[in-house]
Amino acid sequence: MIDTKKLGRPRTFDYDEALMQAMSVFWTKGYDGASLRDLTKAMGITGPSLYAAFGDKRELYLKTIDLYADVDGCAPVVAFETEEDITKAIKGFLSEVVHYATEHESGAKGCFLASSVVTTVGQVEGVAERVEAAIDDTEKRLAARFDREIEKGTLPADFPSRERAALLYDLRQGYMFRGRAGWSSERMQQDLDSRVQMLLSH
Amino acid sequence: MIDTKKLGRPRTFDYDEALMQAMSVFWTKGYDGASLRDLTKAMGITGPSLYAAFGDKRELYLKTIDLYADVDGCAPVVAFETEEDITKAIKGFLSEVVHYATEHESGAKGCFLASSVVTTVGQVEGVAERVEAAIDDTEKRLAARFDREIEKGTLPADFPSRERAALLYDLRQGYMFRGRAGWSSERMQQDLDSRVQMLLSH
DNA sequence: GTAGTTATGTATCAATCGATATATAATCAG
DNA sequence: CTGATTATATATCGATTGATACATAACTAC
Repeated sequence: MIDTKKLGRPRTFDYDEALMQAMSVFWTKGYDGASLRDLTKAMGITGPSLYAAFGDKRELYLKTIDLYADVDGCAPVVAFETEEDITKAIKGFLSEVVHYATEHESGAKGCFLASSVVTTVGQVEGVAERVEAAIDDTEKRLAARFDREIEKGTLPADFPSRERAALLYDLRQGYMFRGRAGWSSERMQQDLDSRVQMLLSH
Repeated sequence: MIDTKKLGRPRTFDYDEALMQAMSVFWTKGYDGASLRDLTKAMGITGPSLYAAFGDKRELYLKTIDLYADVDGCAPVVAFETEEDITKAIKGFLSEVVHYATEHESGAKGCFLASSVVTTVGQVEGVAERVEAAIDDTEKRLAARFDREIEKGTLPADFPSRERAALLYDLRQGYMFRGRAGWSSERMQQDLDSRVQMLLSH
């Protein structure tokens, strides 16, 4: 049913790689601050190629947001989900957050959503839904990880999973903001252990 | 010594009021998204008047950041500092934060620093220092309020004031982010009491 | 009054913005 | 091969960007 062979002249660039570069530009410079020149230069393609492959600037922007939600943004969440020991899982989540906030491979700092995308809510159509969906999705996954611990019996049956998931998310936002503001990884790590303890206390 | 009388033709607009309007525009549209047309229209002045009174766009931007730090941004902090009962003080702080995050008079949502200014760190010279200073200043004031409670004997001598101040600030960032993303005031208030309790537990 | 100083309004600058028209190159189906 | 289809590169569009030159208006000092 699915025909993978495409008609016409094939692309000379990698779609996903170009999209990742575009995300870096938006992340660093913001939506309005990122010019088409900046984007095409970083992506290594020309203007018409960009428009043919990704649509206009706004559509490209939305695609980079989806890319972040699917790949980049959930790295700490994955660390949280995969570690079996809940204490280590929380510490792993926060450590990953601090790491991301201070030294992302793209050179950008903080969280793409919290540091750049959030500015364009109400300005660029399609952004608000994506940001809200990203929050809901992440918090549900975090809460589910706590619930799993309740099932295992490691946490009491009345442990407030949703509340703690929301708290974990807020801590994440705080770290991301500090990272964007220039705080060092070391400075952010000093309260880490007591925060882990707080998140588990009941 | 100080001569309040000014030479030349007097201004026909209010400096501080115009600056406040400029802040609203930057808050809503971001630094790059705010055009000189947007700014002059909202401020009710012409281009040359803007440049004569505030300097170029970047200088005007920095002045709005300072205005926010001095006036707007610290409203919840003031609520926290002035309420004598520490439990009510914390709840007051968070309530004020939620209120600010959802319905600021300017029409903008979230925190000016967290929702707009943070995007321009590393892009607009002078922003990074201001954001970092805003964090430090706020956290110190929050910690001092906790310390005062220790002196009164309401909180134990080994109460981690600095840690809790940082936590309070991170919660603030989380609410501001949610506000910008479109969360309602009601939705944010549901965990408020348990968070107050958490901030005081030891 | 005149001289000096500052703000205002109009008109406009070069540069950059996002976006596209056009022609050419590279692939597949037949 | 031909025809259809899609990507590429060059060149450029009108609109908007941030910023200013200029002449005029409104004030103080004398």
